[in-house]
Amino acid sequence: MATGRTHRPATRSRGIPEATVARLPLYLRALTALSERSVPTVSSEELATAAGVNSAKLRKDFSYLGSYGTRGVGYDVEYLVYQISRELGLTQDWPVVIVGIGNLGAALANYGGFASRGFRVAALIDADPAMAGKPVAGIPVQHTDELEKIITDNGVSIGVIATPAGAAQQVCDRLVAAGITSILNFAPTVLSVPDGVDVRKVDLSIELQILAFHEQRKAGEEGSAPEEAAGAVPPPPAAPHRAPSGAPGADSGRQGPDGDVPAVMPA
Amino acid sequence: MATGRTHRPATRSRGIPEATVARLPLYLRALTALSERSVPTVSSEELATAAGVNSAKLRKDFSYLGSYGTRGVGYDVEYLVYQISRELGLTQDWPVVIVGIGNLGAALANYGGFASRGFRVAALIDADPAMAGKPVAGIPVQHTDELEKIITDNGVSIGVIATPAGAAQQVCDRLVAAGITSILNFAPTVLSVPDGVDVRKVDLSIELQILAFHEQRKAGEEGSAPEEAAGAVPPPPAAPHRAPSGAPGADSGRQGPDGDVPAVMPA
DNA sequence: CCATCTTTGTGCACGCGTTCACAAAGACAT
DNA sequence: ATGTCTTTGTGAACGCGTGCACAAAGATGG
Repeated sequence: MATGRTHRPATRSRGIPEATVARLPLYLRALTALSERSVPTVSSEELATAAGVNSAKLRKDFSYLGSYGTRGVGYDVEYLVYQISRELGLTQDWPVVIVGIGNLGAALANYGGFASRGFRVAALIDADPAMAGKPVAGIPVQHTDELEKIITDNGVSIGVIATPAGAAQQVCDRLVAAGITSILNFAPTVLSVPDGVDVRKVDLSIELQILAFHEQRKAGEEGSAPEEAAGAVPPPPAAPHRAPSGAPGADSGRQGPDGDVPAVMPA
Repeated sequence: MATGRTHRPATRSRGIPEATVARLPLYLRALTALSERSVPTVSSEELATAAGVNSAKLRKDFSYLGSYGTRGVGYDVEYLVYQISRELGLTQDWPVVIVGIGNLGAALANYGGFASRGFRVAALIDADPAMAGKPVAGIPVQHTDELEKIITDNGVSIGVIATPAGAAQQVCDRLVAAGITSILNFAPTVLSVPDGVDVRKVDLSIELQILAFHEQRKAGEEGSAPEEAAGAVPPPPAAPHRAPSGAPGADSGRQGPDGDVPAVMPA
């Protein structure tokens, strides 16, 4: 969902469809819950309901990983947990840096879900000198100046951006230059990255707007007027202006730092 | 992405494909930025790059809304902003409640993106009595007991769940019973909701795992062994156990409250 | 050892989403 | 008015993802 070719266009990575990959964590979570209850096996039907998907879809998903089930019985929970974990690369340790320690950054740092699955917060980074040294979630915040060194020294390949929108692209560029190849972006901006770098976006504002759309639809269809309410008709297309302003092809690409709303309330 | 038929299965709502709806906020953001720079018109090409999508896709998306462009010129920025806003239902005010005021809930409450687009935080709700009355982002936190009353009194139809995983389904049920029809869920759980209720999920853990998958792939393909490293072979399927445990069809559905990791560090 | 029953794994069809490529539409210059 | 040039809007092809429905596999009981 980013600019520079986010995920490769339908990269059926090693034969595993992107859509399937996106569901594996879901299965894994459900399986882990079962594992903790010491349930030895599950049928595709049971697991599917637990994960909130169709059982046929689940079976097809698993078929991409191999034949790990037993007909007439189901899937061995422990074994499947292991296989999915391995497939997702969770059997190894992934150091992660969080850049932008505002409200959201702090919340992420405190997030328990990190450690639980092979992810480890290697460092917290913020541009505010006043934050430096101050511990958040037991980890001292470091200044942006250290960014490159931190990444290199710890061999970090995954970065989380929780800065304001205006700083996001700049931070992104530095992360990428320092060797980061996967980015989780919470800032409301389109990041452009070179090929080979994956960007995933989490955008609260967008999610809400999508909900609003459906909400409006629900309200509208049972209500009264099928189309636009009676009210005043919106301004028409207006007379065409000429658009000689701005640079024709110059500063295109990344727009000004004053992009949109201030990201996610970072300090 | 939830249990109970999240979005209707490919609801081409009023002819507008779901995929298009999901991109409208992206266009809107880019257009708003242009508007603030007083740019009168944009071509599909320019706007597409700004939004990080293909220009053909953008044009097709807009074609679902109507013919708002002028051939040879492009799109009138202001007009398009208005049209998309209206389509997304952002011309009206959407009161929102946030349940679970922990680190994340607080971060969301402070999020500037709410007010900017028709969304208004109507109330903050938390189960911890100690939180009651304490102001977060200038809004006093109210106790869960008030939940139903708050929703009814304010006519809230959108709820944000930022509680621990264990409490999410319970909160969800109460929200729905109180009349909420759109939910944004930050808790790492599959929510089951009745038909007619939309659920959107934001799951940090899942996003990271997806990144890890691709990261592993990158490392693996340039590295050495194309398949599994030399290391010890994982445990084989193991001998099949019988699975008479648990309730056959009883307590299925929502699993125990001790689901997974503690959501998102909510107080 | 055979019959029955459960559950997986998948071939197939269908629909949505993406992309290409081009004709139609309009602006602009002469 | 006419020609040229730009940019939209969309018809059509293609590929991915989903879901159905069933044959194959294996467990279980007699």
